[in-house]
Amino acid sequence: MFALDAETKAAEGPEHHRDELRLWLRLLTCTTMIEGEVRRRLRERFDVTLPRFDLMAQLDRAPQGLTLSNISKRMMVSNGNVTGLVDRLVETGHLERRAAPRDGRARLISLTPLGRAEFRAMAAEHETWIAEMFSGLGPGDVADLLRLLAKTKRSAAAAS
Amino acid sequence: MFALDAETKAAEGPEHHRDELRLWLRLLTCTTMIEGEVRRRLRERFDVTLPRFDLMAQLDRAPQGLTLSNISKRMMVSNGNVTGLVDRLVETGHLERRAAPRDGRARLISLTPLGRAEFRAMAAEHETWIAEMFSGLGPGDVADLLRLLAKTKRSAAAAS
DNA sequence: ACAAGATGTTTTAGGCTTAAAGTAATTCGG
DNA sequence: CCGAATTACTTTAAGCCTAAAACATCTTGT
Repeated sequence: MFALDAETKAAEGPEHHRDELRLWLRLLTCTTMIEGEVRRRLRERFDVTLPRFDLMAQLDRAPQGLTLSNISKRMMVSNGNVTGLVDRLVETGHLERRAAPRDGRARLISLTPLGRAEFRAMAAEHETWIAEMFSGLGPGDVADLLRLLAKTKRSAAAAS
Repeated sequence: MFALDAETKAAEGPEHHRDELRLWLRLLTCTTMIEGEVRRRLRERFDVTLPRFDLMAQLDRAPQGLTLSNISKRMMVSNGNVTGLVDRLVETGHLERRAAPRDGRARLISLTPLGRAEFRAMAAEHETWIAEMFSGLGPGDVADLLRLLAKTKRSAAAAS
């Protein structure tokens, strides 16, 4: 084992991390492919963008509403980005802004009844799309990936 | 096995695919975290954006140059997007456009010596960042993920 | 040769995204 | 109580991104 590692390192030179780089590119390819297909179907079936869908998904899980900061943390995007998304979804009647109870700076964003109804319909179909795209994996594969990606997430978080 | 599956389905209701959805969200989280950190470091260390880095990476592997269509296929982004990226990198002296040998429609894009030198310096550091972010995984984990993500890629491609 | 279709690139309009700067409200130390 | 720091949100400037349409060139069938 030791000899093999030494040999491998010698053959590839020092400081090479090819496998991790390949892994990163493969991870990125998978995500880009699936995300692109989801984006395409959301537009085609519901004439909605993926960021709007993602925002509504966050709000659907929080019936009492969320502040903008909270949303931007959960979505891992900038504050200004969320401001614009909310603007457009308020404009279309899917979201509403109201004052936060005891903080004059904050505003609570929540789904309107229209927004909730439309989101639920989209989410049901979305879930079948995802299942379809992962249908080539067995239950064991899914479990393995869930575990390995949890580990990856911790590893990446430690480096940030 | 059969009884357990039937029970599980009955408990969750028909047509539910929770694990696949969780897997997709976890995949997306990992990618977003790593991508965000790479983006931040590229800006901080080299004052370059991730799309520009990705474009230069494609061209570094193809010394003879690539057409725009070819680039957009490899990067999985739209044609118009690549036009704009190339415009900006030609402007800064990193890329050059020249006529394709036997096709008057196509143009070959390639790195200038400046572009190549700058890319190589960035790429070396980039590779260590990636290795760092995946350092919480063992060699076996990396191999498992490479295999499972290859399977995921095939599965997603089949659904598109 | 020529029309029809395919392919390669650019343009356009609109939306997404970020970093950084700006505005407003709260909290906290003294 | 009050000024300083913090927190919440918005605005701005620049760039990224897509779909669709427009243009240009090549290929193919006849």
